[in-house]
Amino acid sequence: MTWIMKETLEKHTSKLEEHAPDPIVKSGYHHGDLRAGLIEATRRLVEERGQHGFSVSDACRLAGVSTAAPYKHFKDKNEMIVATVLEGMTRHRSNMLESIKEIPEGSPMRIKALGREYINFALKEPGIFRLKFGGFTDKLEDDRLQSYGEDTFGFVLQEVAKCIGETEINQDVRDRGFMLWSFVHGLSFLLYDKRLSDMGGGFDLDNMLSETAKMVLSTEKKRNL
Amino acid sequence: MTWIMKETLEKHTSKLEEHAPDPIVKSGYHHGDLRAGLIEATRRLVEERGQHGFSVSDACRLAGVSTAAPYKHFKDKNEMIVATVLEGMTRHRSNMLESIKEIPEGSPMRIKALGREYINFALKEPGIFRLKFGGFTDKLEDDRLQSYGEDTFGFVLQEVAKCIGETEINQDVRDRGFMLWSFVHGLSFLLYDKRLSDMGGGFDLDNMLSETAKMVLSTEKKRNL
DNA sequence: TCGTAAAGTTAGCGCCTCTAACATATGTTA
DNA sequence: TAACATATGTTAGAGGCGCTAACTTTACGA
Repeated sequence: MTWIMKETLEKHTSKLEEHAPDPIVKSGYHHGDLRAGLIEATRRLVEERGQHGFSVSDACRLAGVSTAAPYKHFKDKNEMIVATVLEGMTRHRSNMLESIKEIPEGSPMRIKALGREYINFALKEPGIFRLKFGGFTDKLEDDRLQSYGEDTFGFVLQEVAKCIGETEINQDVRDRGFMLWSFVHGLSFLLYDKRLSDMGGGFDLDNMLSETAKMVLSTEKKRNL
Repeated sequence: MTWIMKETLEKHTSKLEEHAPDPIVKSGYHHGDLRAGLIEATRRLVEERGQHGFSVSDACRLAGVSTAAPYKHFKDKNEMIVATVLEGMTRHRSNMLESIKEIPEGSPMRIKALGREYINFALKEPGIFRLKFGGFTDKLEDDRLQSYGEDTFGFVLQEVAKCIGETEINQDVRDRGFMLWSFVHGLSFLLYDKRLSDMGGGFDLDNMLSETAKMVLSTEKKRNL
């Protein structure tokens, strides 16, 4: 991170910087790492104003460069978003891996912890989460994003297999893994949309996750499930 | 429906109409029902090109009116989208109600059928579904949308209560309902994103839904769940 | 039938994405 | 170390979009 903060912005001053806590601007003619700077600016904007309160121009103002500068680093707006989402997914995955470090292998609590961390991210960084899964997906069919997601799911399947004592990823493992993923994925959207309100006072997310993990992982193998 | 199709469009001809199977254009100076025409145009565009392949201008071209016309009917673009989503949700709900007509009350198969229809809609009209749940939600906090969703969830909770022999909507009913909704909601996203591929050859959605409904509705009440 | 309101139109402002042409640093090689 | 090639900035501007203002056409009820 070689960007420095500039006290006075002669040309690029705007309403934006007044509210942005920590503008990422360049020092001289060159920026240092504009690519990373734009990704960070995009991330902030998406979180602060939602998926659509974002424009390339806004990101440029935040980064303190002209509106043509990004096109030296990204093909177009879409690629800028892909890069930002990819950065978020990288953190998302490493958070998940971190969260199970101390939980013994084969325990459903590992699955529970992974789900909990999945939801944590969705609630902490709803902008990025929705950018990945909710909206732009049609256009965002970037190979890197696709395979990144598949890798992560593959990891979860291995965890599921260990929990139910299977040595290979068979259909039963895939079904259970997909059920759990669907459940947690749906929760990630609905908890945010409903803002954790009208869930009733007795709502306990951690308990629900634990019970669901145990339930899905403990039922005997169904005929065709 | 009073719109007529025009064979020749002198002014508003564009690439758009070449591909649109069924343009909704006006006959004379007035349109007949431009509000409905724009909603229909928006719906088509969103389905054909995804959430973001849509603009007010595009909808105008499809409807055969000038780009200023919509503002006699909608405050802004957002209101146009809200109206389109609301129209979709109305159909969504009536599909769901229709799907359980012949299934006996109190049967988990009613819950299964509701879930199946929920997913059907998400797969048949992914544009509208994502418009409602995936992307614009921040902006779409329209009271009508909000309360419409809550009404539908309330209905599902009543069904859940009947299935587990409760007479009132208590926390246990809410938890089970929310679990089922989350599961089905997550499935709706993931099935579309993954295009039903790499689910494994033995994947059987209907069976998974049935088994999940039975599982969630049959487990005894948990201490704190 | 006639006047008013509803529902169209054109013109245009400001913002956005993205390109072309030009300017300035950086860093490798003679 | 000078000089050139390349990377990374800049300004100018085309074309599209959202939306408004001011004007025009049509429909309909007194």
